[in-house]
Amino acid sequence: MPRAVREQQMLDAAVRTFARCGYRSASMDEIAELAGVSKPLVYLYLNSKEELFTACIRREAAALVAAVRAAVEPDAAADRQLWSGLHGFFAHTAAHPDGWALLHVQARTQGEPFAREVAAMRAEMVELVTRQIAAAAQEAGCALGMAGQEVPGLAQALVGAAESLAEWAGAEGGPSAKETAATLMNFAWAGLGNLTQGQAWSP
Amino acid sequence: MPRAVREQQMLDAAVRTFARCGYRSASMDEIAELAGVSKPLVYLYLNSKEELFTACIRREAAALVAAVRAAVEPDAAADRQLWSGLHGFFAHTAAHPDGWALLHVQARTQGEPFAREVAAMRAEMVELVTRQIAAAAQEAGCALGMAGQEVPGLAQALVGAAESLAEWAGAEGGPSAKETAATLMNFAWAGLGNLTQGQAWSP
Amino acid sequence: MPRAVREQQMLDAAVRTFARCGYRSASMDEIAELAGVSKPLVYLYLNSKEELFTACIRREAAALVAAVRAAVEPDAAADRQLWSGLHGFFAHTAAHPDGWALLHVQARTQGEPFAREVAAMRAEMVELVTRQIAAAAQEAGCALGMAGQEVPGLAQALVGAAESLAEWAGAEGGPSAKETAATLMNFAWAGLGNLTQGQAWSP
Amino acid sequence: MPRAVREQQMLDAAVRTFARCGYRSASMDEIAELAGVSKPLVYLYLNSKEELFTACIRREAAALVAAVRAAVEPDAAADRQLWSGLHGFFAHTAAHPDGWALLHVQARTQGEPFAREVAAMRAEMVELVTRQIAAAAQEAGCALGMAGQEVPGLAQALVGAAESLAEWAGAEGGPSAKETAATLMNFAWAGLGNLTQGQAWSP
DNA sequence: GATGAATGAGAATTCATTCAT
DNA sequence: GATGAATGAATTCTCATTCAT
Repeated sequence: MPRAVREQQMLDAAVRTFARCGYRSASMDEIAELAGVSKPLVYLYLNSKEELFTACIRREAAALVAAVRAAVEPDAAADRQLWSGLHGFFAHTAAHPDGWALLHVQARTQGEPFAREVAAMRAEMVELVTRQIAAAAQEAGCALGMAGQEVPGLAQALVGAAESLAEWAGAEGGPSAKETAATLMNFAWAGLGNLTQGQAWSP
Repeated sequence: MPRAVREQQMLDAAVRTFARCGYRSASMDEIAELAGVSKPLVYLYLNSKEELFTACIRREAAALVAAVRAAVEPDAAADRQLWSGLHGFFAHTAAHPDGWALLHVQARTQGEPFAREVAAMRAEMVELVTRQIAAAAQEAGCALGMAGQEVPGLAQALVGAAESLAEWAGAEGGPSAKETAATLMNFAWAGLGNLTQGQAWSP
Repeated sequence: MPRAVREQQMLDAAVRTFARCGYRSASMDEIAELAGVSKPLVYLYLNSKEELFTACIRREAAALVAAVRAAVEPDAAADRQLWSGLHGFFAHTAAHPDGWALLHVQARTQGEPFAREVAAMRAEMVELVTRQIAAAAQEAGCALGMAGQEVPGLAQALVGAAESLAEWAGAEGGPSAKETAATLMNFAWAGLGNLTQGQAWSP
Repeated sequence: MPRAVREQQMLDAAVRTFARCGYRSASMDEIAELAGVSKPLVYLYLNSKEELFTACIRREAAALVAAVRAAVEPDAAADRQLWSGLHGFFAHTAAHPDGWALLHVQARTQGEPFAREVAAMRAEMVELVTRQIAAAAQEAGCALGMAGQEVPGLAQALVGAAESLAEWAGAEGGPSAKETAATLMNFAWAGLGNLTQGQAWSP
């Protein structure tokens, strides 16, 4: 069996195991067995537990970013762009719950070599959102009426809310990606103030 | 030295150690040394690493919930109540970073026995927020114009955004609890739609 | 059982195992079993394979040097002093063949941290011999007629010959310490030139 | 490339690797890479690590013995023969430090199958020296005044001193082969007794 | 003749946990 | 109530060795 294929099998097994047990608790024995290979082969291809974990993080992060970028409709209105991006995000995390848990729950916990990888991906997301908020303000003919300095905080809040909802929606029998994206747009775009007065946002 | 005091010392040491090293990496030796007692005594009082970790989670979760409940101004307007609760939340997490890290970062990564404890606390928070949103809608004389079924999702989003901001604000030189609460209220209450048109929320 | 006693048992087992198998081939399992304790206890007391090996080297080196110093008759004539020192040396190495093998055969092979320990002991020996050669020259009323610069080489040669003979005499049924010392004195003091003409050295 | 050539390349690589890392620490991977061939080929030609090591020892031992035999001037006087043999010995060990380290430092530490190989070579050397000492005695017209039984011990001492000096002279900036041989002849032939009275040996 | 792919066996080290005192 | 002494069970990682091609 060619090396590239085996390597993907190993990464699949590792993502799953790391996502469920955490970095420390996952054992290389477990991963090798789940991948259907012997432990030395895992070491031959991926060198160490640390490198294996890093490889998992990179693969999953790249896949998630690609999914979101592909989902955004570049020529639509600002709110519509945000919505499509969120939809892509929730669709991907729902389809790859282990990958998402790896990134969101496990990798950020394990300190420096790993947290940095996730932080880089998150920064990409935050920047994407920031640009969309700025575009929305411009579209509204308004030079960011609110203090521009708050935008980072808002983007953090939106990304944080999305991450949190992804985890929640990922549970058994949770809402669909489309529903989750709509809920978050209601929350984030219309605001609770409007919502409680009966004014919702809709795509 | 009375047993109860010794026990709290041990929990203090354990919270700090678990928060910084994670459940697996923290060693009972480390904890016992930091607490200034011998390892067998830790076992005598707290039985096992698992029970010790659980005790830490429960203590910190109870403290956080209590802080939030105490902060809410029960007779104020709906948005004001939400704001005061958030303020209490951010103030507590900033004041007890190890406790917050234990709950938010470490406990959730260790799988079943522990994640459940945190989930229970989170559910309490979500329910508290849900009641406040419902109260706000009622105040506005409106039977929740949006599908009432969305409220749980909104509460999840708000709690998730708060958790995310707590981590972000907890960094060195981050914003104060009051500033963080204001940012989140802007985001959550006024909504990005209004904000981008220059209309902010203020307490 | 008190710690100090256990520690000596472990060192005994380690000296024997390292001497017979070499540093790399000796396994901590073997040593622990031979010492009659569990492996973690060996680590608790001696920290690592490296530190254990170092402790063995130090103990055996100190014992050997002490034996030689104790054997030298300080007020005798120069040749007699040399002879008594050699006798002490051969007696000790014959009585502790594992310790000698550890120092002479194994420790010097294993590169820096260890070779240095043995080199230090050897330097002590060489210096002792050098002083005795110088004393002999003075006694003979001769300011080291031979090029003084050759003394280090001569001392090296004598110590090297002694080390080599120790190994040879250590074999099953080899000569006694006294015989070996006499042989070496004949060789070193009288010289082959005289010996082959029938003139031997005797104590 | 013919098999014999490849085999020598492998042995070259193996001698170098074994000499520098020791038998256990040297890995077949390293050796194969240094030899520029794949690992299975090493196994095809040399069967196992053990056989490979043995082959190295035999090759280097044979080369050393041949060098010494070639250096001896068969028709010269007894002391001159000894001197020329020692010169050959020191010249060869200086020219082939890896080979010498393999024989003197590494092979002897690895216990039975290997130490025996070196011992056989050493026995050959000792026998050669023994014959030369006997010849010297005969030349001097003297039936070995000293107990003939001491000759083996003397030969051991001479060979041991030579080995020891070879290591010492092998260091960076050490004496030349000629100088080393002279030092040893002074020591061994004239004896410390004469030397300390100003009477040296010279070729 | 030569190699990419694969593994069984064993190495050092760590840690939660328990007694006898 | 408190502890020094001790260990069973993992864990990460390495390496000599073998086939199918």
